[in-house]
Amino acid sequence: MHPVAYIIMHICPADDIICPRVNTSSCTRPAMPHELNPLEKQRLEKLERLREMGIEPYPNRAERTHTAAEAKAALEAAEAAGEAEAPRVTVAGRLRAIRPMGKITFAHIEDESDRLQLFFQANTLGKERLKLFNKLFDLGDFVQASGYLFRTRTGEITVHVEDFRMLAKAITPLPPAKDEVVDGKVVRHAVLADPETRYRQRYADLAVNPEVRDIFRTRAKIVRALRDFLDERGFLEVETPILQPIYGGAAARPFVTYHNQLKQQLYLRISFELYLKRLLVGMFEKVYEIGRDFRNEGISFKHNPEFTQLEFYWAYADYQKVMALTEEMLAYVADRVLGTRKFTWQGHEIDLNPPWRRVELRQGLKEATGIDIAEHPDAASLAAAMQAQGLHPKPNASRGKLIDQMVGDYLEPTFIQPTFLYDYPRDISPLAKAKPGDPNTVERFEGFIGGMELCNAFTELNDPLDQEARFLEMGRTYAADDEERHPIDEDYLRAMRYGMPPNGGFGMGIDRLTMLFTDKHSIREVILFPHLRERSADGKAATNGSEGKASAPEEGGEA
RNA sequence: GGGCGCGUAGCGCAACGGUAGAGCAGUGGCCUUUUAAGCCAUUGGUUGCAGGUUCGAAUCCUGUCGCGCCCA
Repeated sequence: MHPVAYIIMHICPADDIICPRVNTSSCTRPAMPHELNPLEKQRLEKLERLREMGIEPYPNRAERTHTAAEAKAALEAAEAAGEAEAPRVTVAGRLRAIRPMGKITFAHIEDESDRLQLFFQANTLGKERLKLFNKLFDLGDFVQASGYLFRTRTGEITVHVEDFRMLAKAITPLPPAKDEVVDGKVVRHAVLADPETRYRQRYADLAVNPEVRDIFRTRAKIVRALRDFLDERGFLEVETPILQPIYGGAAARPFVTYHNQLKQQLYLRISFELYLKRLLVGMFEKVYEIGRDFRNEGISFKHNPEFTQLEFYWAYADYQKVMALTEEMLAYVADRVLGTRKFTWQGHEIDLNPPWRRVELRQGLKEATGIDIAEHPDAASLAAAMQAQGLHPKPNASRGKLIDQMVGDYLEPTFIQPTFLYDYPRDISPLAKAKPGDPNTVERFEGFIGGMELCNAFTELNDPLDQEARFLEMGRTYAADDEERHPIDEDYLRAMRYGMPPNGGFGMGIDRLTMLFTDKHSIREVILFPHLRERSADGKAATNGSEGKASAPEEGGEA
C-alpha cells in the first residue's frame, strides 16, 4: 500500500467553488489534485506507518484530567502542602517543541491555558515506545500524555510520561515559531509574520501567535461588558432583520441579494436604526442590538465590508443624556476589560475618565479654519469661503458634505483624547431632530478617540411629517446614482405616524473600540477573518487571467 | 481610484547584472535533565505570474496578480 500523495480537491461545475473530497461522480470536471509539498508527504507517510502499526492517528476520544495550567498548579499545591506523592495527570495539547537526546526526549505541548513540558524516558517507556514518539510524532500533532509531575534540574514543572498517544496528526507543518528567552524577554524566531498569510490562514496565525488569541479574548470581553452595562440599566437586547427589503439608517451602499421563492430583491442591512426605532413605537423604551452591518464600499485599515456595531435607542432621552451615558459606558468597559481607564494607543496616552472634551462643531471649525459656517448658509458660499482660506472644497458637494470634509481634515485628526463634537448640519443628518430655533442644525454628536470616529448619536427625529419632508429633500438633493440616495421607507414613516416617543439613539463600531483597547492600527487585526481579495484555494501562486492578457498583444501582432 | 513599497525553500531572511545561500523546520546518525539543546552528515527553489532589455536577469524595464503603507 503506497501512501496517498495528494488530497483530491475538486471544482464543482455549478458554482466554481473548489471543495475537498466532494462526490466526484456528480461532477463533470476533472479532479484537481492539491499537490502536497515534500514536508507534507513525509508526514503523510508517517501517518500511514502509524495506521500499519494499528495506531489510529485520529481517534474519536481523548482524555484529559488537567489543563497545562491546572497541572502546574497541582504540583505547586502539592509542594506547598508537603505531600510526598507527586500528582498524576493526563494532559492533552499540541506538540510545540521536541528535543530528543538519545535515551530521553523533552517536548512541550501547548493547550489553550499554557505550555507544559513532557519528559519521555527509555527506562520508563521502553526503547520502542520512545522511538515511536521520536520518529512518528511531529511538531503540530495533538497528543495526550499521562504520568506524574516533577521538576527538572532547572525547576521547570514537567510530566514524567508513562503513557502517551496520538490525538490528531498534523500533515501541514505549522511555522516553527520557536521562543528564546533573552535577558528575561521572550524572543520568537521565524514567527509567521506575513500579514496576507496571517489573515488568509488565521487558524495558523492563532495557532502560533498566542498574542493574537489575546486580541479576540479582549474583543469578547468588550462585548460582554457592553451587554452587562446596558442590561444593568434596563435595556432590552433584540435582534432585527439583516435581510431587509429597503435599506436605510446610514449613508452607505448596500450589498444586494435575492430571495428566490419570493422573487424579491433584498439588501443586507447597512444599519439597525430604522428597525430599532420601530420598537419604540411598539412601547419598548430601551432597546439595543449588537450585530453585523454590511457596507459595499472600499476596504481599508479602518473599513471591512462587514463590521460589528452596537446601537441603542432610549425613550425620553436626548443627545445630552446619551452623551453622558456614553462616557459612563466606555469608562465601565475600560474598567472591566483593561482594569484601568488609561491606556496607550499608537503611542498616545488615552484617558477615558469622564467628562470628555466637548467641542461645538461650528466653534471648532471656526478655530481650526477661520470659517464660520453660520455665515455661509449654502454650499456655494461655503465653497467660496473655503477657497479663500486655501482649502480645497470637493466639487458639487452639498453644504453638509463640505462641512463633513472640513471636520475630517481639520478636526477629526486632532481629537486624540476622547472628544464629543456636537451640533451637526441638518442636511447630512436626515434622521436627527433640529435644534430648537436653529433649523439648519441638528442635535447630533460624534465621539472621537485617537483621531478616529468611534460613535455617532442624536436626538432622534420623531415627527413623521418632518421625517417625510427630510426623505423627500434627500431625494432631491442627491442625483439618481449618488450612493447616499436612499429609497423612502414608507413603512418606517407609517410606524412613526402611530407615534414615536422622543428618544436618543446611539451607534458605535465595536471593531474600532477593540482596535483602541488592543493598540492595533488596522481593523484587520481585530476581525478574525477579514475580507481579502479572492485567491486560489491554497492562498498562493494564483495565476488568474494574467497569461491571457499578457499574450494578447502578441496575438494581435501576428494577426 | 492615485502614489510609494514588498513578493526568493514550510517559516523568518540574505544575495541587488555573473554558478540562488545560511538559520530554523525536515531527513540519517551520536547523545539520560534539555528548553531556538548540542555535534556530524544531508534533502529541499521554474526567485508571484507573463513579456522585454542583455552574452548573461531574483536583480534592470513593461504589464499583471496579491499584500502593506500613505493619500482620495
